[in-house]
Amino acid sequence: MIPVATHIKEACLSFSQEVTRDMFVVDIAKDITKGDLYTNFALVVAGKMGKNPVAVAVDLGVYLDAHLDKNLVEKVEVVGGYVNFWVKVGTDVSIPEHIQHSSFTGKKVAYEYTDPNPMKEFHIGHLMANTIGESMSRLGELAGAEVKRYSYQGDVGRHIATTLWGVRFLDALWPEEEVSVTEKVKFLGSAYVAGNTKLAELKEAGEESEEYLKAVKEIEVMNQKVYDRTDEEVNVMYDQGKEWSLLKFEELYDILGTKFDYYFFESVTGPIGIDLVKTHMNHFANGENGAIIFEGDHTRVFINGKGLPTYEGKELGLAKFKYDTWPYDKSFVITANEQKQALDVTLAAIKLVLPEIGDKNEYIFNGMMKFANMKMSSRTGKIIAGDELVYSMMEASLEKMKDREMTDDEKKKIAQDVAVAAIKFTILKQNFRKDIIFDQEKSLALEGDSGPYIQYTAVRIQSVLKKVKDIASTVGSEPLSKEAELLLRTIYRFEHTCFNAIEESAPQHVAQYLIDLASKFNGFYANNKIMGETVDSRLVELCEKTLKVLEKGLWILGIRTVEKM
RNA sequence: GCUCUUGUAGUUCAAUGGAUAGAACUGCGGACUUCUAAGCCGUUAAUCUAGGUUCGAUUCCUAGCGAGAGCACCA
Repeated sequence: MIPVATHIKEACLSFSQEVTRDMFVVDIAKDITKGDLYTNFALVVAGKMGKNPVAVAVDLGVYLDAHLDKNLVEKVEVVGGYVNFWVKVGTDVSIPEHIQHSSFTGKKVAYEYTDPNPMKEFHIGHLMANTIGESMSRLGELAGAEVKRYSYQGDVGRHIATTLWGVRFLDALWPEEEVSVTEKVKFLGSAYVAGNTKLAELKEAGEESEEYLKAVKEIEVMNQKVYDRTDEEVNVMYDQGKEWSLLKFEELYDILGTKFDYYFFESVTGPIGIDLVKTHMNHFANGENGAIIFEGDHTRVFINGKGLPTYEGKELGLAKFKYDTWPYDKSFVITANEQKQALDVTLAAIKLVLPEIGDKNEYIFNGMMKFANMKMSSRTGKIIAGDELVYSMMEASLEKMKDREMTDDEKKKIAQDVAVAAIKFTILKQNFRKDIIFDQEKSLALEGDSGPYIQYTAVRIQSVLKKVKDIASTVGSEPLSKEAELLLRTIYRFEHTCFNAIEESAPQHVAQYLIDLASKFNGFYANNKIMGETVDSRLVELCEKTLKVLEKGLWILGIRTVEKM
């Protein structure tokens, strides 16, 4: 429908020169019963020239009716100040493979997302970032960009030191090789919690107490050892722990459907960051205790008093390392908005130190995942792990499938994809820049506006298409039913919807569209008998096209379709 | 305290400088029993408050109130 919209836009511009291209829109009509496209051109012209909008709209309507290509636009209708258009549609509608967008088509675009830290739990915050980042990447691919995916992971720093230090407070012993990866990672998570708990206890007893100061010192020493690799025992624990964590992440990416092209580590970006800061001291200043700081909107430390790089310093190093690894036209980093203030300052520093790179970088901040009645903290262990959430959704899905005739393996595979769909869709159907309230009972529905609802619709269509194969087909001549017509017109909106999603970096447009499309199909399905003695080939085509759009739309969201459920 | 983000039905979410603010869940009612009922149909219900800009504001601006996040050597 984009070519049609462009055609209309040109025609509007030739009607009046008072208005420029970016002052009005030709977009999808919100109410499908009023048309496929609409323009507010008359309202804008009227406002500009002090004329009556309705009169202008009537004139515009007459003009467009005479000038628009009848092979594209079937009907022009004036309602109030709006002009609505009915596009010529047929069941032979083509679903475009790619959507042209000047910022993406043919460009090299990098997406960094997920960023879990080794030796810490992969929690639902990471799940959220992964979901958003994967979908953004796919929008880039849809727009014809060459896309690379990255995950950046904190394999050095205080959380690692606290974990390794915390091991001594656990009753459990360092895991043996034959233990499952999940168990090993669980062990590391509890060591982190134990370390933090112990430290908090000691602090409670007195911030100046000998015990507390000793503990702080021990963690510092551990941190230093991790950096300089001088302690063989620490090296072994560190290397094993890191490996286990990364294996566990890989298991999850498999379930979630993400495949990263590059992994970056803070142990690598840190030294680069230090080097960049030291060679660009004109942009930095000396702070208290020997720290090196950057004065942006507010002050941030890039190198701390002990000469170690902070988050900001490492991020600066990452900017260079990432670009050197794969020179891109545009780089997006998807991260939580609790980091906004720190990263805004960091980006300002990157633009000064690495101007040719900084201008290509953009941070996208997502809201927090919150619970109705629970505060999350990985320090205290009060979190929901990503895999646990998937498993609990799987159980709910399996319950629904208990009477289906399938093997247990089949059911399990499907339940997993359905669980991921439920979680991802909940995240992607809304504006991710805002916080998301995660109520496991309510928002992770398998019914209603949900991922599974859309998967289910696709399953129904596949089932129909399978049966229809054995039935003789005819070409109906009577007009399509009301429901079929609505479904067809909704299919036509897919391309334009995707364009809007790409333009605004907003996958929720696609998600909301899919709900609408699935709902239109289910309305059609409930009120029309598709097959009898014979089958109308137009309806078969309609089913095929609907399925294709559902599959493509779910793909954009990073959700798999299933054959049965 | 300062900075940033945010405020739409009972709940969880959409949308928009302009056409009757759109879903889902919950509640209540219903149909079919035909191709997967994780479905379909009906029904009640909302733009935090006060100003401003505008022909027109729920959307933009200001203030207030509520919620969340951040406030240099964690990330």
